[in-house]
Amino acid sequence: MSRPSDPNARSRLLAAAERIFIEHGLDGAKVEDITRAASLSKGAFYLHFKTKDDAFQEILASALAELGVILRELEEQRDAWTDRPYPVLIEQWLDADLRIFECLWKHRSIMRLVLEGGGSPKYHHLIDVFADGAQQTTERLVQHGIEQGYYRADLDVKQAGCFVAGGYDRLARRLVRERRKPNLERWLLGVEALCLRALGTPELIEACVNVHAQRLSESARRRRSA
Amino acid sequence: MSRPSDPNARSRLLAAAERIFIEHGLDGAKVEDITRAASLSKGAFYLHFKTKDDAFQEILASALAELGVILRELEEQRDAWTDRPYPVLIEQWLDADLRIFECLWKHRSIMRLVLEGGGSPKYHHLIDVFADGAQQTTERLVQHGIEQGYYRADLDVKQAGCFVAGGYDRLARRLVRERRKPNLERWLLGVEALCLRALGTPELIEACVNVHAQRLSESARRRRSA
Amino acid sequence: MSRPSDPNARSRLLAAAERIFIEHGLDGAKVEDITRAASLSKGAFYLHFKTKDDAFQEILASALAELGVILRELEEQRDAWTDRPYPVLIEQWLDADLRIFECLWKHRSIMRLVLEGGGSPKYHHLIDVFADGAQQTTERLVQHGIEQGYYRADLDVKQAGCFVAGGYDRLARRLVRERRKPNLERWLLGVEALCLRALGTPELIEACVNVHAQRLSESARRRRSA
Amino acid sequence: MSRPSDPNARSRLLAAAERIFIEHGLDGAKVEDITRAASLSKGAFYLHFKTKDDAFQEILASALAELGVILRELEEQRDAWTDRPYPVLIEQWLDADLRIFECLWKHRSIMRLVLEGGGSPKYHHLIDVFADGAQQTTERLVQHGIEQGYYRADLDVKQAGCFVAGGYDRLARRLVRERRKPNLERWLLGVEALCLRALGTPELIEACVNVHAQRLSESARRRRSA
DNA sequence: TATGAATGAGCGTTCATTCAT
DNA sequence: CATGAATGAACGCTCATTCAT
Repeated sequence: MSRPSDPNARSRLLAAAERIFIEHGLDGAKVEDITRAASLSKGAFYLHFKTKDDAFQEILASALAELGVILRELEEQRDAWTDRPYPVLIEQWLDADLRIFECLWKHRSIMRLVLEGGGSPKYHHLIDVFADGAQQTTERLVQHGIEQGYYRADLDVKQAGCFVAGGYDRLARRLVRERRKPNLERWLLGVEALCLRALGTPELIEACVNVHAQRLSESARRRRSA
Repeated sequence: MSRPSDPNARSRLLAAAERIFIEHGLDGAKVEDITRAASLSKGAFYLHFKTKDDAFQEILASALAELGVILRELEEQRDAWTDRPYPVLIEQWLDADLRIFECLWKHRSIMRLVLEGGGSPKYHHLIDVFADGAQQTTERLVQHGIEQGYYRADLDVKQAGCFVAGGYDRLARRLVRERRKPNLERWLLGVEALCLRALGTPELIEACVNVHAQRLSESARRRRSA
Repeated sequence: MSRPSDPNARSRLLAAAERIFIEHGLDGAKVEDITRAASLSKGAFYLHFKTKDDAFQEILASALAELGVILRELEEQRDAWTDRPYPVLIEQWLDADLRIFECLWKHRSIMRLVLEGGGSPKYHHLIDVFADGAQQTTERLVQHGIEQGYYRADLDVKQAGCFVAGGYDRLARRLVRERRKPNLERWLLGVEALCLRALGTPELIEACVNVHAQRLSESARRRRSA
Repeated sequence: MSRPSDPNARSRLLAAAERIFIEHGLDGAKVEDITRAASLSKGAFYLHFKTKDDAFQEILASALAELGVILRELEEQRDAWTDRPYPVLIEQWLDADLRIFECLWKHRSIMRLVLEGGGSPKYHHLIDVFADGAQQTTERLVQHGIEQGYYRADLDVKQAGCFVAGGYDRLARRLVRERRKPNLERWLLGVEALCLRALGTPELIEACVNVHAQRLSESARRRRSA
């Protein structure tokens, strides 16, 4: 039986593919599972994608593209950060993290798939690319913080970078498995606090404590009124 | 006497299997690839393992068993830790971490496979089991530290636990990908220092700085003389 | 519309499967042989049957189902047989046998496979089930005949049942191997005559002789005019 | 470990093979099963038999050879039967049947295997050979009986032969499945009686009744004293 | 003779991809 | 665009047979 031409066929297939990929991994997902989930025929799949792998890459790309845009924007903003007072810095840092983690939450399913290797070894290198990128960015930030005097001067940049990146990495891996959206702001405030304590000068730590206390109470007020 | 079994056949197969599994994942690895890499026939594989999965589990088990032993031993020692002076505590903590990470290094290839999900979705749960275990252990330690007064009293146990576990998790994921063995002691001293700064009371932090300085110089001396 | 399924694909496969099963037995038959004989690809086989065994069972079931229907109908009719005059009884008996043996002829190839154990030991029990059923039915008929007075009173029911069932069993095994359809009526008249002589009272034997003579001449006339 | 040279190795293998063949059929029997059952190595099997099939044929041959000898002897005796009085004929007939069925009992396991097709389709033809042989022998006997006047003159030789052979065939198939040796004499007396009634002249039937009665009572006496 | 590790052809089954409609 | 029957390469696993000792 032929179905009425559906202009959403392609997106229906993508949505279904994502679901099935997440459930069974790239290799474990059968094209027929995907098309059945999209209420389309197997043939339709090949009208829209060259191969199964092709569909996977497309799904992946859409998530990575959005994340890439955010990261690039943040990178540009950073150049303008110099000499801001601590509280502003801390706020901006937090906002940046929030944007990234919101994006992760939005694409949590594929991100999880990639993070947990479900995309078959073919896509393992992606984790490296991301992890390395995160680590380098972090190291640059740490370096910058030391130069600006708000991070301790005795830090080993590489180690500190790894440690901080690790904290966020862990958070990302946790987020990606949550069923309901957690209070991202609270999560990030927590990590930030610990990072700052680990790396920061006493002045920064003090500033941090104040900003966080304020932010937390605001956040609580927002939640109450909502 | 029968044709003497190649006494290395089994271990050659295990080594080859590990290599191929890592390269292609559990599902992607073809039995024939494994046997070819071990210079044996397909049939020989089934002389030693019931199924492909069986071989994978065996490889996994040998790593997990060793790790399990270490973790259990450490757990038992911990009961005797109460009331030790800070420097001793810090040393013991470091030694424990060293044992664990030495074990991870020894089994890095298979650990990497598991950590990166290459064992097909069937083995995803193992990561959870380990991650949850690590997190809980960490939380217990944090709780204990707070009670004993060497961790700050205002810590959120869950968040701190997650953060610390994340730092080590990241370290493990990095270790597992290194080609040459890094200076584990230095790595761990670094993470420990950052963790203690993030969580510890000023007294603990001070003790930590001293112990670490001493340890690092000893380590450096050992390396020079070697 | 999809590529229209070859409407004969399934039946072509069934026919080919039957042929190959008969030639090589269930275990010896290769799926590829079957599909080649049906001018289809190996994959096509699995579009229609879950497994090779499944196909075998389907072939078997279609034959057994038809036979089962006939046997059940006959069983029901038998209740109405009491007190009929001998000639009628003999005619009805013959008609029943004819229906059964026509069915056997129709499904001779698969019946032969089962009778000769070609369905691998897994299906041996089927022969028992049928043989036991036939034997019991026969014994019940013998018992009934003794009670009604048309079988000799000195018969050992079990032995006589076994003997008669054996006669028919042999006939069935022979039929199943014939290349051209034999004159079933003549065959069955023959067995019936011998059975009745072996078991019957003089009166029954006499009635039998008359009925058979008449039946044979009718049958001959039909054949001449055809 | 090498075993002490065992002069019975070959026969132990044959015995084990027979057991395993019977249990699983020719195709289903694994060489390793056989050698394990014989407490020998797989290699040993191939010292004594060229192939698995070879072993099967040997087992089969030993049974068929013995049966063949008996059948040939009986055939020779038959030439001397002419003109014997009925009671002697009947006795001799019975004795011949007894020898054959004793032999069947002795080799019941392989006979069963062959009869039920467990020897894979490759050996189906053997059943034909036997069945045809039995049928022909029977037909010759029927013909002879008609000529000598102790079988009814109106018999269709072919049909009667088939019927009688069928009766014995059924008996053989039953025997071959018994777990404990039945009273063969009684079984055969039963079939003989029915056959004679089906085929014989009134005089023969009468003679038969007497002989059988006597034989049964003798048999009973023997059993009591044993 | 005896052993049992090693071999490798072979088969059932799966599933990505193609194609006739 | 859409369909789903058809294709066939691929792979896991089995087991008869060989062979080095």
